[in-house]
Amino acid sequence: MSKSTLAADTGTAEPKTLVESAYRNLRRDIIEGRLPPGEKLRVEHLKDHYGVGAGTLREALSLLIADALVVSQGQRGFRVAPVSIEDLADITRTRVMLESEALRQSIAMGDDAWEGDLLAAFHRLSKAEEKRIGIDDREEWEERNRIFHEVLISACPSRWIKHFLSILYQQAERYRRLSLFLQPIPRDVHAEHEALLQAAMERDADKAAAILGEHIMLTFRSIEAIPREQLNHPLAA
Amino acid sequence: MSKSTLAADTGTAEPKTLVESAYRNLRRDIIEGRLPPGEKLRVEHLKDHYGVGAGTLREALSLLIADALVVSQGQRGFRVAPVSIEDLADITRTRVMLESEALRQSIAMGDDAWEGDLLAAFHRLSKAEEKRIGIDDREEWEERNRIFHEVLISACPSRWIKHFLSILYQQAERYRRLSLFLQPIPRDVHAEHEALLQAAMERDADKAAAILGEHIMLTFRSIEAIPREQLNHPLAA
DNA sequence: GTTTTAAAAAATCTCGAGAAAATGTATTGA
DNA sequence: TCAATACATTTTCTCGAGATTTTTTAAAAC
Repeated sequence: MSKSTLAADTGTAEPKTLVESAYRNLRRDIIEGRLPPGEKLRVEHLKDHYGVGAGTLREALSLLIADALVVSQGQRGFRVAPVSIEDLADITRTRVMLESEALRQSIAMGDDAWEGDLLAAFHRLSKAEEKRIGIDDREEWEERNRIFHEVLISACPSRWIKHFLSILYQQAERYRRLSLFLQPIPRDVHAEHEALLQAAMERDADKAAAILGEHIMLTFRSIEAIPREQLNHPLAA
Repeated sequence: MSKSTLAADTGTAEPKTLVESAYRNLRRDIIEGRLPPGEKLRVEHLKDHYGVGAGTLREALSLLIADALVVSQGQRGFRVAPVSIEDLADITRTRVMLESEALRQSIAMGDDAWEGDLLAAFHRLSKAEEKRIGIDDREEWEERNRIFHEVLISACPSRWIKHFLSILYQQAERYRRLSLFLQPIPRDVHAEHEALLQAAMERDADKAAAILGEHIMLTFRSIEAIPREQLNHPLAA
């Protein structure tokens, strides 16, 4: 299981520096909605909360611009990136295009080790689904879901496609979290994942890509159906 | 002509802050090869050259990570992103996929104003091609070439596709510059651009996408043909 | 001659304080 | 009452100096 998509990815390595630590904490708080969309990010206030200096926090915020989770404008400081249904639709469509292509290439290139990784990731995800009741297990499920999707396309040789997809996945996860405060998941995600696994193992690229595309689109529709007010409706350009 | 692809894009606006100014100068020096691939970027040394403080320069370098022009590793500072033929091949393939799709959507959605912008951009590019002899005009041509490609896909409604393409274009430009120190352009770029314009104006999406794909691939092959030593061969993972 | 160990040098990373800019508030005038 | 101006507060932006970590250099041991 490869650890990173593109050079200097601060993906899963241990935080060796305070900048990286602040970067991760900020990213988590934005994705999980504790820092709502559009919120002003005052350095003087945040540096105390995250226990770092002003310069260090500014650097962490600069890093988050790469993930499009933070925006900055001239001399007016930083803000949490705004959200909108239009943006989510764009993210979804772009993700369907890239992830379908990546899956096709992955199915074409994947070897036995890939099949093994895929089975293992699916198994771990299933186990997390079985005993998922409380909110405590949600983090675990989110992580394993992410890894399952990552392993699916891991045999795709294009680092750039995987890099872009990791950004889009992160964005989509933020929308999912923002809506999931009250909304339970109605659809049978497990069945979709299982069908996806089966198609991938059978090396049926067309079938797998179709299922994956539908899988991503369904996630979009379940969020789209939620009234806009529930999305912590910030501004939306 | 829209000015930016995604929020907080430091694209063409005036540099209002020292961080932004340093960011631009650094980006230019990396793309144009003055800071060669793999080069160590020592903050203490660079802060004098760019006339800013250490913290400011660090922030500018953090911004450049978003463009994948700079990489950082833990406690070992910053480096100019390495180059390799494999990476360029990846960039090219990904760009062909995204830019073809963007062009199709742009042709489908573009209105009269878009056609006008396209004609204007082509005209400015042609004028720059006519009297392109010295190296001084190269900058002008590069800029107008970038704008032509940008206008081509400007009617594509997906901000994310355009955002990713702007990153990939920047990457491709760096490779082009690195190889163009000695290599002149043998192929008839003007004719390709003209065919592209015509197909776009005729709203022939298939034809336009095919020409564009071939156009991008040809650029890759002309660089690929260059011996690796000429690419300032740094390390290449 | 090679490897290991240890000190010295360099570079990164971090912080707090000062200058520039933007935002908010109150006062003045019509 | 409303608009415009001037002042005060807040916040961003910037810099230089100090603490860790990495890298280099040199000596010592095998």
